[in-house]
Amino acid sequence: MEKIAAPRGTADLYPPESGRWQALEARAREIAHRFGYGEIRTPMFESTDLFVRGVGETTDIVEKEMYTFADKGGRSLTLRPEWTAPVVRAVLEHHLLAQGPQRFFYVGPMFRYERPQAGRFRQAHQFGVECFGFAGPEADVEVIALAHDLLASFGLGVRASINSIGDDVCRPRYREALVAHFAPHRDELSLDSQSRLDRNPLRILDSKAPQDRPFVEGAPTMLDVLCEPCAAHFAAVRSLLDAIGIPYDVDTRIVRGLDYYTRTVFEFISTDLGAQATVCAGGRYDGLVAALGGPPTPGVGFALGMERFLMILEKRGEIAVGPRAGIAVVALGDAARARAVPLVAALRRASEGLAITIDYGDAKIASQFKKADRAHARAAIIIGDDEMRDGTLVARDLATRGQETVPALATDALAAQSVLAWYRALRPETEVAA
RNA sequence: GUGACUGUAGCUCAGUUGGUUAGAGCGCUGGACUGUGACUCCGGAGGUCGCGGGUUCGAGCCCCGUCAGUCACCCCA
Repeated sequence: MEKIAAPRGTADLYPPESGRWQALEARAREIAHRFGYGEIRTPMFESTDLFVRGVGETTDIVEKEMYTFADKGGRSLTLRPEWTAPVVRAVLEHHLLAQGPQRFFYVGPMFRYERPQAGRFRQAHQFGVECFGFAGPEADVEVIALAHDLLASFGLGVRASINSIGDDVCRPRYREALVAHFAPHRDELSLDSQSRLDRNPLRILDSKAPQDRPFVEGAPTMLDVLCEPCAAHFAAVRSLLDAIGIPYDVDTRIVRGLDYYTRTVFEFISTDLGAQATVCAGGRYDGLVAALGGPPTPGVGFALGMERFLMILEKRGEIAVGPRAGIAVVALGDAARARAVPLVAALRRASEGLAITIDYGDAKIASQFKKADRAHARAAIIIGDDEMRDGTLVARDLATRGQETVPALATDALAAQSVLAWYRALRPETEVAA
């Protein structure tokens, strides 16, 4: 029979890797909470039209990367390829803006039909935030600070790269200026950039083709032609970032692939990720809510690529292993196993968060200790023939290798209490686990 | 979507110009140590060589296709 494998560009997640995901998600939620952002959950699929209108009809995402299908009712649906448009849709559908500015965060999968590569998948996971209703630079700085704090909380020294791509007033002017700059050299540009010249001249700025470089370097920057309000906004963003001590660089080559961005755009980049250098990206999208049929409402947000972020942590060796914790019950023989089951149950009920594990196999004691050791258990409770005969338990500290015999009390609940009392009296592990 | 590289045991990898029973380390398992997780020593299990065709007396090695991963481009988180 032919083996069935996970679809291309997807991955299964299991321990210990899934534990790292949980840690990242927990941290992200905690920091979002600290900033006053509440979780929003939206469907994994939406009307195709939402993304066509929200992301932009001529973007690569919409043109060639969406998982679009018809359901049995003939509706055209699409697995979400990004998360801002769905959040806006939900916010509008439930009239949440009627109550004033709103802040949301989200965590979960998104889908793009791309050619997989390290740090690039067909199902990827993002954590992100969206802040609606504040037009001023404070909101831009808030979301940048949130992203910064999340990255920094994992011990990474991070700098934001920021830029402004203007608004409806000045971006068309910039576009014209770029076309005027590049058009005379059209034949000298890379093929990709020649087509970008017609479709999206801004993209030429981040071209990696060597033949484009001299022209890119001489190109006018968006900052040169920003209209007065946009220039003031960008200056204010910079001074507020300075004020709260968020390190950043201005990078005039940052543009965004999604049509809805206006004014501030930013990225956090890592050199650990090869070509997929962007771990976190976002910006302001003042026109999107109105474009999706809502009242004119400013917005700003970012998305962080969770796979990419975890890749960085792994490469940097930043993934911490916690101290030993939990109790492994080692039962030797059928009778001891039968005896151990109610004891384990009592321990689990009384342990308040401690992991209580037991191996139901016939593995010999050495093997069970080895497994408990690898699982980073702190202690082991041994029940074998001797203990069954004497009505005792052996409690062993796996960190110090010391052990003592304790009486097994009349009931399992009492025995559990005495074992847990012994456990809590253990001295904290001093050595740092590798 | 374009170009390139890789795919051998659970994991990391060897495998000579195509040649007979495909190896190592780690892990697993049994024993030396009648119930104690380091170390050492001895034994054992585990592989349709990604999959499908082809060439050949003979293919893990060569050819074609396919699937998957990786690298760059494209794009993006």
